[in-house]
Amino acid sequence: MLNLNHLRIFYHAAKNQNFTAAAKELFITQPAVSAQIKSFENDCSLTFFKKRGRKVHLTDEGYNLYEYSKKIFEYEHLIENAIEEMRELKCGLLRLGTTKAYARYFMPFMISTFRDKYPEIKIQLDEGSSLEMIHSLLSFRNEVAVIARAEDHPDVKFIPFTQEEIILIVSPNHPFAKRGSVSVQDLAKESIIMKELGSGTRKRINELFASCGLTPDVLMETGNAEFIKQLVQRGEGISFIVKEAVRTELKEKTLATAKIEGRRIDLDVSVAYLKNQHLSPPAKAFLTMLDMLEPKDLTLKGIGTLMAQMLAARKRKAEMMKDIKRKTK
Amino acid sequence: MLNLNHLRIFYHAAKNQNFTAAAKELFITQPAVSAQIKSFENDCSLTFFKKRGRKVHLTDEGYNLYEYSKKIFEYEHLIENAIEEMRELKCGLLRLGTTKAYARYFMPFMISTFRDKYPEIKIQLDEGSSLEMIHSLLSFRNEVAVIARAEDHPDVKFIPFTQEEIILIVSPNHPFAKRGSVSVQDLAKESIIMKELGSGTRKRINELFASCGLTPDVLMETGNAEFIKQLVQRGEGISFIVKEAVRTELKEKTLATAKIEGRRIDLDVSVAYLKNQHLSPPAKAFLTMLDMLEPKDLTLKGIGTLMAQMLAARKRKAEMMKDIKRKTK
DNA sequence: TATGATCCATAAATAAATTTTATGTATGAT
DNA sequence: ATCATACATAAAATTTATTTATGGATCATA
Repeated sequence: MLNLNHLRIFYHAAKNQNFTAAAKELFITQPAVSAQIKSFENDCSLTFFKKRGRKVHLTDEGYNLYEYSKKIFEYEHLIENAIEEMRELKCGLLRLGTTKAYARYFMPFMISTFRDKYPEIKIQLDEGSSLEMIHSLLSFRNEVAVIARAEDHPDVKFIPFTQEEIILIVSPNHPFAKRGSVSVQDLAKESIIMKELGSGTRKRINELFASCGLTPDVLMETGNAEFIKQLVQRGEGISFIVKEAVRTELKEKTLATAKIEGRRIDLDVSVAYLKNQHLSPPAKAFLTMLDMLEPKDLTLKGIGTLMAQMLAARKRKAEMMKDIKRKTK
Repeated sequence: MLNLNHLRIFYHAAKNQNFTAAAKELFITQPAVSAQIKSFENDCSLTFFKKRGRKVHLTDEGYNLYEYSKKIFEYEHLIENAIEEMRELKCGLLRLGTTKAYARYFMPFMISTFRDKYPEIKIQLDEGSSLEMIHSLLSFRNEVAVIARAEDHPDVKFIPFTQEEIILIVSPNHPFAKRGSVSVQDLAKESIIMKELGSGTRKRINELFASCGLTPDVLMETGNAEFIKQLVQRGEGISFIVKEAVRTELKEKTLATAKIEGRRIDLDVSVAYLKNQHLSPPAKAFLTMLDMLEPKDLTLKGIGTLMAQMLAARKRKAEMMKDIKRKTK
């Protein structure tokens, strides 16, 4: 049974070919190094260092052993990283950005699933428009964001998570409420209450009008979905919103909808994070839970664990989506 | 900087999922294990074991760490072996067998070259006929033998080292001494002093006669080369012997020789050792010096060292042979 | 449901190891 | 010759690891 403490001191001494330097690296004094090396050589019945002049140099045996010891301390470093990762996973912080509008109804489920597995990780939830959230990633305020894929950015990786339908909402008294469907031309004649700049919904709606060579008549714009709903209810204008966000209002008939001439507008809900940027273990864990992490980003996990996690994550994701649908209906 | 002592105790505890068993393996008491694990967990701010009933089991973190720690202690084992090897190389024993007859004149050189490189290794030199030396390998009395390849054995590996010429020797007064060459038929009419059974020389001479359908007229047999020389000198009979062994006698004309009708009889000098048997580091070193070790037998040497050694050995061998020729002439 | 065995935890005492302090010696540069 | 550098040594101090002794929980079993 090797004395790995001795080996560590030997390793530093061999690396530097200098006991004093080794002592500095190890935060001990030079006589401590001398003593430990001596004791180690004694235990092995071998000589690893020879003094020539006022310098020490490795013997053949010492060199041979040094080659071996290098690897063990490289490996030790891996273990230290693994421990650090586990610690962060136990008591780290997940800085998560979302859009209030539509993420709200499945965000709680995602978070509670995550907290279930990593009860010690604190979660910091940040809200804003899709564009704001992309900026929050770039400025390192958040590490991961669940947002609409509104605008691409070369440094941000978007991974599609699910799709949300955007529907037209009008006041129940509005003529459109009686019609099965309306044309884009019809819509262009109406006053529109638009989501704020940077919103994914707004982007899709602008594209809708543009595809017909039209521009929407924007009455006002806001980021507050509640405000939009209220204005539409009062007949101040029409708007477009994620279907899930107005499920109750439609059921209770406080808002009405109409199809847009056979078109279906979908919003891609994506998980976004910075490309080529180190992800904290909590962020990795979150993405792994969603099965959205590239394998190359998982280097420090044990391979066995990783495979199991990937398979489990795939299952979890499917179940999660089912659960969300069930719980929100 | 990880406490590898803690890690070792953790490793044994994890392997056994039992602190008491770990303590036994480590030759310490159970409270020592408990205390060290506790201190380790504290240092890492993680929990590696949980108690369930009266048993302990690994947490996820503990399992993860265990997977890592396995490798480090596997590797430690390699280092221990390397140290053991180096130690044996420093103070081991080389048990070497030889044939007195012809090996004598280059054996001293081989040994002094070896002692030069491994001054601490004791050398035990054993002498006997080729066959006796093969038996000495099989009975583990010797590890390596420098002998004539007289008889093969399935468990013994022979590696040709050099060749020695066997010549006819006769008394200077013998009629053959005046003739340039003699036929095998001529030889068959003479009384022959034969080397003992198991000798490589004897084997080649028997083959020589057999190839002509003849049998030698053996006056007597002995393993003692000096005795053979004296008997031949006195004209009691003729004999065959390795040329190098009678160099002086031929020069001083106390013995004469004659060619055997255009034939040249060579004896293969080989280095022999047991196949599929672990070789001690001194034996390996000896064979490496002669560049005669199969690469697969060198597993524990560092690769860099090995390559250098192989190249150096090749050079050394060539020089050694040159040197031997020079010194014995 | 007592009983004993097994297994881990804790605490105080002890032992072992590592490290420091203080100092010495040799070497090489100026 | 002198000084700075670098390792060695010895004794003392400190830190770390281990043991001894004991307690508590669990589980099988009689």
